[in-house]
Amino acid sequence: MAAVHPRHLLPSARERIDHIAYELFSRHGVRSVGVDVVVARSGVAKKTLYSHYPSKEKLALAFLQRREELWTRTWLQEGVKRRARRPADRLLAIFDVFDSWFRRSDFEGCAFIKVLLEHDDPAHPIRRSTEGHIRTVRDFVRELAEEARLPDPEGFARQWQIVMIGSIIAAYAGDRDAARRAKKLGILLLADARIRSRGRAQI
Amino acid sequence: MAAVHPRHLLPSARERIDHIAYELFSRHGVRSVGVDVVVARSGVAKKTLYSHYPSKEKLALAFLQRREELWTRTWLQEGVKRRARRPADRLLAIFDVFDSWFRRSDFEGCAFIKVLLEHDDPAHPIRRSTEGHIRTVRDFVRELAEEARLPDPEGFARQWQIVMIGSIIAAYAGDRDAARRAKKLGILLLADARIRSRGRAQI
DNA sequence: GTCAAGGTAGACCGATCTGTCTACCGGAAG
DNA sequence: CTTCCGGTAGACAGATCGGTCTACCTTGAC
Repeated sequence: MAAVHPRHLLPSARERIDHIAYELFSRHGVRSVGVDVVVARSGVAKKTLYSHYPSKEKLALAFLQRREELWTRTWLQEGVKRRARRPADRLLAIFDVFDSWFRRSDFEGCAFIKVLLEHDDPAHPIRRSTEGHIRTVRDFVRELAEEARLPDPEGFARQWQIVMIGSIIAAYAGDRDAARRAKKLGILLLADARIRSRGRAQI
Repeated sequence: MAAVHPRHLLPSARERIDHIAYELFSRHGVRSVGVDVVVARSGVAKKTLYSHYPSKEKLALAFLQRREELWTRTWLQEGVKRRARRPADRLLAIFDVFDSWFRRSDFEGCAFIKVLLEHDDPAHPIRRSTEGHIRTVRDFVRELAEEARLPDPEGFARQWQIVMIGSIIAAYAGDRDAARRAKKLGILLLADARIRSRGRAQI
């Protein structure tokens, strides 16, 4: 059936590869998903995969790029901006977005962290890439902190990200309410930063 | 040479297996360490390993037990109790212990989290075991919270553990100062819990 | 009609994985 | 002296890994 349709009306082989690789790598990480599974599930010839990507490593790097586009930018950043307007409210809205994420029955955890922990060589390209994507998320937080005129936005963002990451792992380990707990931490952190900011402004 | 010594004066095969498995699984996780490597590094015959442990899975479960004994109990809990006496100070001392951990050149990250993220099936024995060991750490925090007479010790412990885990991952991703940042968060959390406690006591 | 591009199906390679098995060895206890 | 236990050395099986390759097919452009 499918083969009868004109090629341009169907998802191309590359699109199917990217889509299935995203599904599988997001859920299971990179290491435990073999190329054979990607090939079988995307209904593509093995040779086709290797004509688009020279190695599994490059496919994984492309996946991480896609994850940043779909998860970080489209889902997290846009979701946060849709939920609140003021920068400080947007910071807290991160945990509202997380809350709906953690309660999904198909909650899969954070692919960046998963892939980061899979690679213990700090020089490995995949590990370096995940660290870059984690930095991208932190940059988003730092920008919100700057817009909220908080002191030491970089330090604030690093603390905020500790809470974000901790809550994701806690949720993965079974704590459905991890986002609520994290939000409370965020409120404390935000209040403290504002006190410091006001204190400094008075000097 | 070694074979010439009486058997009882040398580390037994089992001890060598346990020791090397601990080294390798702690650093690299379970999945990416093959039994052949454990066999080779411990200088033991493959058959000997399988006479002590019926499968790699059982070896991994024994490793997690050992990790709880060496890391959680001996290193973390005793380290904390050595550094401070009052329960609230001991809570904060967790991050002092973490700080020296994160700054070690051979910092290996948290094996429990690593192994947890390696297994996405929630029913898998290894995953269930890691969740148990994570709960053990949280119980330790909860007991300190109870001793400090903080309200809602379980909720407090879960928030505290979010910070602990987040800082470990942040350190693993390259933030050497993650423990200092986490300790600041802990100070805020502790102060807030005390305010709530005092507020409730006045009612 | 021809031809190149891109795709399919699947055999195959060498390496590595967990786990089993045979054959042998050395020391301690009877 | 013999016997048994715990161990060594390493071949082997069957599965799976990433990656290559041949042979064939379909579509669109010319």
